[in-house]
Amino acid sequence: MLGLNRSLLQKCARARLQLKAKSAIREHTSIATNPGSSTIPTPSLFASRFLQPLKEINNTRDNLVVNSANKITSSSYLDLLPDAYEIEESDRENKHYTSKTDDVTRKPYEREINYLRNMLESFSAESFFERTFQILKSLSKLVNQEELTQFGNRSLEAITRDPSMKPEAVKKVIKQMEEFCKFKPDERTEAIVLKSVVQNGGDLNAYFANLKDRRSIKKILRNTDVIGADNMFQIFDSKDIDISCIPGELMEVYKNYKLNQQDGEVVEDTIKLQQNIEINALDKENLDELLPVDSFGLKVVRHSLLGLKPNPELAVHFTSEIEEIVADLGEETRKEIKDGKLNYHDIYKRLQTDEQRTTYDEALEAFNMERQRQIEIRGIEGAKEKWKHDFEEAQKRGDLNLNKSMNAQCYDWYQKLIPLIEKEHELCKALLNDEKVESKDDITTAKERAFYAPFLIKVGADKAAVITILELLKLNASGGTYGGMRAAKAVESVGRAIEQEFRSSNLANQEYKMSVSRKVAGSSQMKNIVRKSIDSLEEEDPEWDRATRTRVGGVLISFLMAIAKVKVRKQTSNGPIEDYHPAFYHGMQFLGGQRFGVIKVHNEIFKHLSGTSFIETIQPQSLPMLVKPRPWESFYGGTGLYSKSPLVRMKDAPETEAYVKAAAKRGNLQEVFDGLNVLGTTAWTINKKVFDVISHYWNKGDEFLTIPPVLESAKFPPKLSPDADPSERFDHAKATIKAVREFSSSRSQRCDYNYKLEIARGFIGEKLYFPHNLDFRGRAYPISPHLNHLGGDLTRSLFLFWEGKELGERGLEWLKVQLANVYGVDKAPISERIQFATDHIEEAIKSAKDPLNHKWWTKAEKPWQALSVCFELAEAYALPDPTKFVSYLPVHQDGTCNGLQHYAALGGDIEGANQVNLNPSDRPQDVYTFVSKLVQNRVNADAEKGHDIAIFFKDKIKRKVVKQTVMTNVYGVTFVGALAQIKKQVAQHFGEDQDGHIYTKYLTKQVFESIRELFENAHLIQDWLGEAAKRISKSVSLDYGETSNNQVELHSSAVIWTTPLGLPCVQPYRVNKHHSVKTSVQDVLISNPSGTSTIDSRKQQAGFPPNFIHSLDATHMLMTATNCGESGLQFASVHDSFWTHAANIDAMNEILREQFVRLHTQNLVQILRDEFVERYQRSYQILHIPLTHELTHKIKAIKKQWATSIKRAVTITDELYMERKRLEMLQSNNPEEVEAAKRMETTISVVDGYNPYEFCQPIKRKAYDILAPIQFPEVPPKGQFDVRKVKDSHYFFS
Amino acid sequence: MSQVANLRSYNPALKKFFDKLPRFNYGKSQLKNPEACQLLLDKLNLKPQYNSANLDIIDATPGFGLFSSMLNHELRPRNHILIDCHDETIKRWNTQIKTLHSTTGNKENFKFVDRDPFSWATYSNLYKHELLPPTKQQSYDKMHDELLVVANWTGTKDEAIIAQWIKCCSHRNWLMKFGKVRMILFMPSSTAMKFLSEPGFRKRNRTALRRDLYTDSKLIAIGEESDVLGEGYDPRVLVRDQPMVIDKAAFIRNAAVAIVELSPGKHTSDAIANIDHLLSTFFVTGATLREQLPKIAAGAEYLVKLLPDEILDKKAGEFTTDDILKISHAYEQWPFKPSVEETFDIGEEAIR
DNA sequence: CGTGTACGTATTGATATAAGTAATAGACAATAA
DNA sequence: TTATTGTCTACCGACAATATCAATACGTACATC
Repeated sequence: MLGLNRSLLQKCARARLQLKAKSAIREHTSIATNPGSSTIPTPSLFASRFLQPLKEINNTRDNLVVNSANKITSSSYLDLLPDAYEIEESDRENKHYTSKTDDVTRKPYEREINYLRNMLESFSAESFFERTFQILKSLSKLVNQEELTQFGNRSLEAITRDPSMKPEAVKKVIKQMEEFCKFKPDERTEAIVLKSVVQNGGDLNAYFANLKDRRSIKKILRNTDVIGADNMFQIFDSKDIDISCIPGELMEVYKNYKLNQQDGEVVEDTIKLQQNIEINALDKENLDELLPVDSFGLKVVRHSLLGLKPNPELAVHFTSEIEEIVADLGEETRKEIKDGKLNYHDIYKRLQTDEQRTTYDEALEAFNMERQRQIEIRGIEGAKEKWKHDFEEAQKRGDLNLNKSMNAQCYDWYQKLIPLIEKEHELCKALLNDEKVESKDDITTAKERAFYAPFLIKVGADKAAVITILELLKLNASGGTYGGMRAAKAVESVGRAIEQEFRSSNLANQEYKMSVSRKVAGSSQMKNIVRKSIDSLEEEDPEWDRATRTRVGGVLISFLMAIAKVKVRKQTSNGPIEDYHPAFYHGMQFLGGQRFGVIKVHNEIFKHLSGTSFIETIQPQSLPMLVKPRPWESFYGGTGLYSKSPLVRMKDAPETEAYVKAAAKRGNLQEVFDGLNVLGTTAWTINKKVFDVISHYWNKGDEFLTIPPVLESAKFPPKLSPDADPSERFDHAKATIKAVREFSSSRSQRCDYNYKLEIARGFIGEKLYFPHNLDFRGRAYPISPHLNHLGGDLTRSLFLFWEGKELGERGLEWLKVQLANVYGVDKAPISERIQFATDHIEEAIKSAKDPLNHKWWTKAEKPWQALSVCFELAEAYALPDPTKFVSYLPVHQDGTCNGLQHYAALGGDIEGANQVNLNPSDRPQDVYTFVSKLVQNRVNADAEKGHDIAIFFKDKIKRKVVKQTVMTNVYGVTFVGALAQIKKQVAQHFGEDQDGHIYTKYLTKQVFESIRELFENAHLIQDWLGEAAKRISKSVSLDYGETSNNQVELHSSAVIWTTPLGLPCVQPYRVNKHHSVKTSVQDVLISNPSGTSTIDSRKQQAGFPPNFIHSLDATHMLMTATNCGESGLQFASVHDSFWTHAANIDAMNEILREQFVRLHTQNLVQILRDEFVERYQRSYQILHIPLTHELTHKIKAIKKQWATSIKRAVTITDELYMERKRLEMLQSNNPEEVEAAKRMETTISVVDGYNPYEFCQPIKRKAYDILAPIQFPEVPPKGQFDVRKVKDSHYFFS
Repeated sequence: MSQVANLRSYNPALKKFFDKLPRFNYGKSQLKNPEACQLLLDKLNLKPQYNSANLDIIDATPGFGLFSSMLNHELRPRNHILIDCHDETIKRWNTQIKTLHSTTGNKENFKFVDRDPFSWATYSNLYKHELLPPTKQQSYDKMHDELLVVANWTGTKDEAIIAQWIKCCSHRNWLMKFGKVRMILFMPSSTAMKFLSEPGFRKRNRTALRRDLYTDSKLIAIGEESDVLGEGYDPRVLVRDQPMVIDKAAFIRNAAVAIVELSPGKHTSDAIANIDHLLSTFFVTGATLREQLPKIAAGAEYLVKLLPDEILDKKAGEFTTDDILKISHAYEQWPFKPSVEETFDIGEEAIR
């Protein structure tokens, strides 16, 4: 019947499809050219003048040539077509983001420019001139002249870093740049030439001989950051230079130098040392040689962390300082110190006077500064050294089984990896040199290699090898996938790490500019000038794009997978057998039918990971700091000495970035900085006592409290018989998944804890700081990811304040309260909590004395923190007067349902305010209990009426049932979400039931209604926020379609607001487009972040209410932090949990209440509304009005008229365009135009005089769509609650 | 529809019900044309294979029921269980059966079950609640002659069910535990194209391989969806099974439908249980087995030694049942083979 | 000399992957008619 | 335009699908007018 052959079938199909396409086009054109009815009146003069361009738009849009500049980021350098990038001047100008009323702009083609700049840097640094010109030429098409000069100079700076670049050659390059790339040199360019003259062997005198104009010399010398400190002094020596050439900022140095000129004695500058410092982590001999054996405190220094070798001079200096400080202390203490029995914090604790402590802190800070510098400079070298050491140790022992030592294993891989990477570097360089290298096992095509070659070569093979191994091990520990990690994440992380390494080496280059090789007068002054000059440069190095990172990472990971092997053994009937298996291999996993790539780690490796010490191998940015972080003063900063962090964390949110940067530049963020700086300057230390207990249980490997057990394998359910019923099979699969999940999570948790504990161990006795930055709503987070005080119970128990505070009466009480709080007695009045602690003081003291055997503390709700308090209390009670005890423990004050507190303050609900403790009360209120009672009442009432389900639930509603739902209600949990939560509770409390969902449904309804009843006004506000977000995210900007080329989507307005401290918050939810990138491992999907792509309206709406509230609680926290800082309190916070010394709790409470009142005595929602009205004044809403409405007829008439004129249907772009023109004309200087504009009617202008929000329909059906200026509903009225009462509410935070 | 009444399998008692098409189709395509149904029944030629007196039919998602009723009229089964849980369908069938009670005394033996045909429990409950007498266990060597399963799984997400029912054939569980029970399945054509394809066909996938191993299958009919007949199907299947083509107009919703006969085959799940999980890895790319081996488990390159080149150089889509059995056997010989549990790949989502 | 055609290659878009979809309800976006 | 079908469902820190093939778009060589 069907004797069909395959290719025939396909041919037929193809033919048919082509036919279809053709007819579709025909239909389309016939519709498009169909003009409207012919009896339409012609538009007014002005209107038709504006309509004219619209006709053309129509014609050009169909065959609009997409500028090939859009393709730059998906091309390698081989495929660049500089001649094809012709961009109109207007399209190169900066454009606005969401609103023109905000002075925040984006640069069109920014991604393309950044991509090109990165390549420019690479080619310049490697002296690929032709390629450099090619790139610069491409850039010249995208940027303005000023920027081009800037980029060209950047390139030249990189080129002249090569000492073989003689000045003549540099000049030739500049000439060519001018010729091919329209580059225009400026003084900076000249400064670069000058630098090359000085540095790369030119004739300085001849140079100046040609340059007679003193003023231009002055201008050139002003570029101190280009010339560098050392070179500048050489220039000063030139006979052609006199005082008239010296710019103002250098004048003083110059005079100073000339005055004290002496023959330069060449010395090694310390900064130069940094570059190639060889730090052998484990070689202590050197230090021993330098320090006399009996030197005071040698052992103190030896105690130091991370196997760092302290700088001998500094170490000696430091120890002698300590010696001086502790001179007054008892002999015994001094001996202890001398014997190295005390760590830094122990010593600190022994000090008796403030003066001693201050001096000690200063000495330690100076010493730590050096150590911090070492840690940061050493970077990954530390890892390598550690590996090498362990490897050699193993060899010495003759231990050939590397499996035992992860580090030795790594060293083996490292050695094998290097040649592969080196080979690849060669291939890359050959490619860049246009050399053809034939290699038979090189399967990578030139095209693919061209994408990553410019970047891969930026980091040396040995470093790249270390980074690759480290990243893979780290990612694996981060958990997630069973026995492995997401490949996409892995390749990007490796790429990112490579980039980071490249960047920090660049920073070292900058340091080099500041070095002075001779001892001359004014050298430090000169350094400062250079540093200032460098810092004042506004340009930032652009980041590598993700595709590049991914490609670079992909290459390296594929190499590692090829060489990393692990030895495996197995017993068989023929005796043991051995084999080498890959340590990492790539595979796919499936999730709901979708596949994703995974890098799996061999079980043999995986097993050892949670037991390996990684501290030497952690990147410095991921560790706490030893010194106070640099205070925040601009968008970047706040972290270590050689790395920058952004003020606000962003995940692909250029708009957020732009807004915050703009605010920072305008100086609006000082208060935010102040708050953050308080958080950053809080000094911590590790609680050694708790650590030792944790360590004990950790090493036992059994499950204990929050410590997961060491598991050999998952506990799989028993095997199923083959003919088991499908439903049984399903359950079995679920059970298997669960087993795997438990196993996997336990293992990755152990890995995670291992990281935390290893870092903690390293930092015992140290003084440490956590620099913080913000999420986009302003909430603060410590930057170091592994170990910080935000963690769970166990992690939190590891921290103490560095500084101590004598308890005093109240402090002792608060310490007791802290015990009660962490024990779980946190809902009772303060007096009862104190009583609780007093009643159990013996237990607490016993727990502290013998925590391993006396387990009272383990029964606490937060046992580890309870233990921590026990230690503190025990010490206090060991004194004759416990109130004299100097306490280091942070005591917490937590907001009771902080989100609801803010809502209640905004809404002014009295009952709501009572329930979240805004209103003073002698007992703390518990909102969960209260809601559960409300639910109870409702249920009971229904039960009275004989409602079956209600009767079932009668008098059975517990606090726990409603807790999660009340909590998540603030986050906008939906009915379905709440249903799931309550179902879990119902199942737990009442057992699972066949038709349990009917019960659950009923109960959920009751809970929802009860919450709404209690926080009525709060909910009105929540609704208001949601509605505002909805209108914004669905609005259309008047400027839509203004730029023809840069794809701004129709709905692209994000919800943006400013916190009371001036931080702009931009909700980053957009629908990002994706594209995939081929790597050597697999294809990887990469999203193209954009600040102009379509808004994810749903997320904008759902996210705004909680985000706004969180921005308020963040504000409250920062205000409190600032004030605490001013009052000299140590302060730390976890969002809505504020910490300080026990003795200072009263003071802190006062401050935080005051600040809350201060925050809420303004009408925040009204302010928000005003801000919205201002910001979105150029936004319009698409509303659906009834077909019969008069306005409909008016607008239809106008559209018809226009359509006739432009001979096509009127689009929304046209409507906005016409309105834009009308509004422009209204602002015109020509009174005639203004007059005409007043008479002119557009589809939008006729809306004026109506309030379409009043008669629009929610649904699109049988309606006409119009554009109306956006309006925001009036702010709901506040309730009666007076927020000032909070000042007296003791349980507000408790 | 004037001559409809003359069709062999058309039950005149139900005529008035089929004059009007259903308001909703609940995302399923179904036959609305009696002539087409008749042709399909002719093609199936079931009558000689069953004895009315002993035959039970389980009919999942009959929809508005034209085909079901004609099948019923053709075979006159002892029981004809209709399972559906959509409002319209429930109402329709209840009135239909009521009408039959008053006209023919329901000699058609329809029983309508208002349960979800998706749920396994629905089927076991048929026996539990004695809607059906216990089905006899029969040999897997010949077609079961007392139970017939008919189902319409033409919805967009129904492909999963077909896949699962194929798995049931491999496990010989569920209704397949009674023996070689014939299933007449309406499924999306795209599903049939994939699942029925033979080794080497572009759409061949893991389930197609399973079908090959564990079932006997036949493509009975296809809907006329494109102008090129049989476009998208494996030509070998078309040639082998000679499916009839059903006119586009005979369908409600769309004609992207295939009618497939499926029954448990000679192999069972333990044939390749050891590598079943790993198969998904093979089917990821178009690379050869040789290239794919390292991806299935650490050190699996070892298997190169145990397999002939001709298999090693095949792509996953080209494996025949024989090949896969050989691979399974070789895997069994590998000393370092991971346990089944260890190869259990679970996505991140499942881990949380 | 220009033009048209055929062929080759890069880019884009569609589709498949696995194989219980729990169940609830309401809004909203996308797609089909 | 309207009706039906599909999607999603709690905020942030936080982290994501890939492989393949057909069809289109684009580019180049070549032939023939």
